Amino acid sequence: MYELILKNISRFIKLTEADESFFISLLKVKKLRKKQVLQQEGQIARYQYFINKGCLRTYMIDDKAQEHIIQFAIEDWWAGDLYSFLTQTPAKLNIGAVETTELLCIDNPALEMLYQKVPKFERFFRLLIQNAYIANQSRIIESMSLTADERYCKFIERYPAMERRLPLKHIASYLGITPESLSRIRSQYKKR
Amino acid sequence: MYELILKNISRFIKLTEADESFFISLLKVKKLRKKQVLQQEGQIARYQYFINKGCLRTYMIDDKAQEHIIQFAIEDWWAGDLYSFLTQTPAKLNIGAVETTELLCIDNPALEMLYQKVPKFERFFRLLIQNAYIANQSRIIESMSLTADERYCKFIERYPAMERRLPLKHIASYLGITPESLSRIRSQYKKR
DNA sequence: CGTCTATTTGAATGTACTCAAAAGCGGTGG
DNA sequence: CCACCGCTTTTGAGTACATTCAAATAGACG
Repeated sequence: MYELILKNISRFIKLTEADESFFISLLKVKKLRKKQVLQQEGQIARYQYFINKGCLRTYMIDDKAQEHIIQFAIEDWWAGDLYSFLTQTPAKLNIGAVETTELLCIDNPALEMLYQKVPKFERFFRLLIQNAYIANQSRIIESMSLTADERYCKFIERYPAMERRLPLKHIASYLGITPESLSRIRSQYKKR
Repeated sequence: MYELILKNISRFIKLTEADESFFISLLKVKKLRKKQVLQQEGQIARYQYFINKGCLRTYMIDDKAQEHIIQFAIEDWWAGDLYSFLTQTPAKLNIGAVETTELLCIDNPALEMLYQKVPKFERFFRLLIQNAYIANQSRIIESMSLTADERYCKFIERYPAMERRLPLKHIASYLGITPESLSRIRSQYKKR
């Protein structure tokens, strides 16, 4: 249950066994079935989530009632509406399960306690935020400088595992194009 | 020289006179002429900048040698490549002056000292990072969900002061369109 | 097996782009 | 101070890419 998350963290900070068991004691387990919604626009994000198994999507619904996927997360990734979580203001983002998913959840008070007791974790979560920040910045640049098929190429290079699991319409939403366009791009792609 | 920055900070945290004078002692003043480059791709970002007067642009140069403006900053704003600054890794962004500009600069060691002596500032800079994060997120969503002229509308609503000062080509770069397209959008716009 | 949703394919449309050329504007040096 | 040069902005024409709408096909799930 907890090997994956401990391995994930150990890539950035070294923990003693005591640190590890304290950390684990703060986690809650949550299971979602396909299409279940984990968090909705308007609510304050209470948790950050680590994905043990499955796949989540974080998305936004615009004025025209269109969904736009901001981020996917699969096993060994973190997800959560960082902005709402950090500011404790109502979320503008929704999070839902793409597949049956098993999560480990940590809430804000638990995180504060963790920082008190094991300050190394401050570093870990700061790195998490920094990575989220740079990921967003890259997306801005790519969405402006690349054509749809270039964005698709980058996507499958970067996340080959996801491309196989995700329905086309979700990838299209992430890339900012229509499902029809992505279908055409893919068929072009196979010819080579 | 320092009224503006103190007022800026006081919107988020309350400082004593001693806090204020310590903070000011850590700042360096820097002046740039129009088009001067403040920071380049490849260098490690040493400073965060507060703009006392003038205007900066933060931009990225892609594989096709095209510039893409990520952010503008005018009086009473902060600028700087946060990612490079926080991680102390080489910057992917460039920063340059759009006009003659006067800056107050704080470097990383000074900031650490500040956190030690006046911990309230941790909160202030955390808020700065959070705002940068959400600003990026909004841009992603807008670049995907809005047409070029809708993005232009949002831009002038949000930053009316900038629209008047910035050359068209820079606004076009920020919006992710060609100068020709923005020129056409503007002429449409005036007809109403 | 049947229903519902996702994906593919086609045709017509629209939006923004490229390339080219003209007009406007600003700064510099004579 | 004015003339000139270079850069920015505008305008036009043709093109490319992605969209919309519609219909057909494929796939998933009960």
